[in-house]
Amino acid sequence: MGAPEYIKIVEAIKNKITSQELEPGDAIQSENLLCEEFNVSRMTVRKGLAVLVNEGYIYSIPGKGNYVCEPDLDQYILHYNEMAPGNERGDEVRLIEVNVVKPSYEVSFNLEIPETKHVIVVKRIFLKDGFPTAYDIKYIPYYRGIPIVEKEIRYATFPEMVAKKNSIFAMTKKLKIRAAIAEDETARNLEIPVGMPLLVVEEKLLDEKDKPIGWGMMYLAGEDAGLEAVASFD
Amino acid sequence: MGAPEYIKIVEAIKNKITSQELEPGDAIQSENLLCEEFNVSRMTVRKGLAVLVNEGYIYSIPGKGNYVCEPDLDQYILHYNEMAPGNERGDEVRLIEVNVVKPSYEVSFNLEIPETKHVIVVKRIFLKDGFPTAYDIKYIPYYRGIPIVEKEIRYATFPEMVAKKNSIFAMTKKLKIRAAIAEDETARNLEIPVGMPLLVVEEKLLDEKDKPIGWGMMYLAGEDAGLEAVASFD
DNA sequence: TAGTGGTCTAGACCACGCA
DNA sequence: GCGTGGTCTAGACCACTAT
Repeated sequence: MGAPEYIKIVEAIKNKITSQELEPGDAIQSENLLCEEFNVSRMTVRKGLAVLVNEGYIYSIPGKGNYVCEPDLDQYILHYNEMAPGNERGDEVRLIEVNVVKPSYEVSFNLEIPETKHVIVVKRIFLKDGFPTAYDIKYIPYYRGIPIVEKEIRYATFPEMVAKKNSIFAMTKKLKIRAAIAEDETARNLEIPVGMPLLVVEEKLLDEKDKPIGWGMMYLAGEDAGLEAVASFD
Repeated sequence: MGAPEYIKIVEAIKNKITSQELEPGDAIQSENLLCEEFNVSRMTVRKGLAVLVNEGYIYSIPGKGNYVCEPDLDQYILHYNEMAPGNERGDEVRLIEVNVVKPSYEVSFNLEIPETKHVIVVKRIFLKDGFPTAYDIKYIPYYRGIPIVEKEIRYATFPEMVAKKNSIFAMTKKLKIRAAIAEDETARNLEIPVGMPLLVVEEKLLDEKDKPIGWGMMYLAGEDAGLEAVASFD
């Protein structure tokens, strides 16, 4: 075979796990035994085991051995593209408001700033075939000299709006997803009747010290608007 | 410092990235240069770089070099615990139906089986403080000899219901999340008025050949019922 | 004390990208 | 042809677990 030795080791152990020959909690044979079995050096065995650790199949206990993981049933990968909300790639973004305002209690609470400080509010509507599919409101703490360029903001993701000061690599993004009913403001902007179901995605951006640097909501309309998430082992 | 050499290399490069000294697309110095800079062997440098690759900071192009990634803005980790829907750890699970039935068109379509084959349907209600918080319907293809033990099913997660035949490690789980309005069946089971907002989590289980082995819905009631997702680099 | 995993070395050969 | 990353070896020392 052309495959590297460590990949063969990965496949062999993976097979034992998916075929239930090895079950969660079971020990893998020791690294030295694997060296003999596959006729490779210990570094090669360890490289293979490292792959299995990264993929969540096994874990190591120093001085004891390697063991098959209890699979994590709760963890999924969610794909959420802010600029294509509800997986509907829209064809138009309408910037309906960019302003510097005093925050409401809710905004100051979520951004953890006093109500006397100002914030930038950005309101946008995403459209497809002329119909609104999503209504977006974001708040960013205001500081002197922050660039407010409407053309940039219109097509910017939330992290990009604040990325001038903070590296995206040093940011944490948190989402809360829930259901709601369209009320006056959301219904008007989404051009739907009051009482229709909405998917609400609340988004909070935190810097490396867990201080909020952005907070906002995305309201998704339409029965077909949804988010998708996947959990699997590869 | 007591930290291993390869961790020091990881931290040093991570700092350059989060401080924006290195930006997405930039090249890291070559592995041989890193060996000199940190006075370590090449294997140690490569171990550090492997960590950065796994964490999504850098990627390698054989024959060229290592480069800083464009951060993936769309990918989040979603925590969804089936047995604690909406992050509300309930105190009671009411099994309201376990049956072998012929599937509706929708069910046979999603399980990719003919409408003449039978399926097991499981309906449960999750309660907290005596009030329903979630209503759950799951469908599993029926085959002769499948154990239907009500006590087991009541507290089983969806993967556990089908895990007798298939290893959880060989399964893929897909979720679709959307908003809906409570209608007669859901409203009655959740004891809420028709017209209230619901968060709907559609779940499909696939085996290693991508054949469906389970399909169903979870309806979450209440304004505070929600899902949470996080994206960050560590 | 013997066995385990964790770190590290100083070499080696290969396939690939580039000038 | 030279530098790059990808794979691999045959050792070594350490901290830890078990008995």
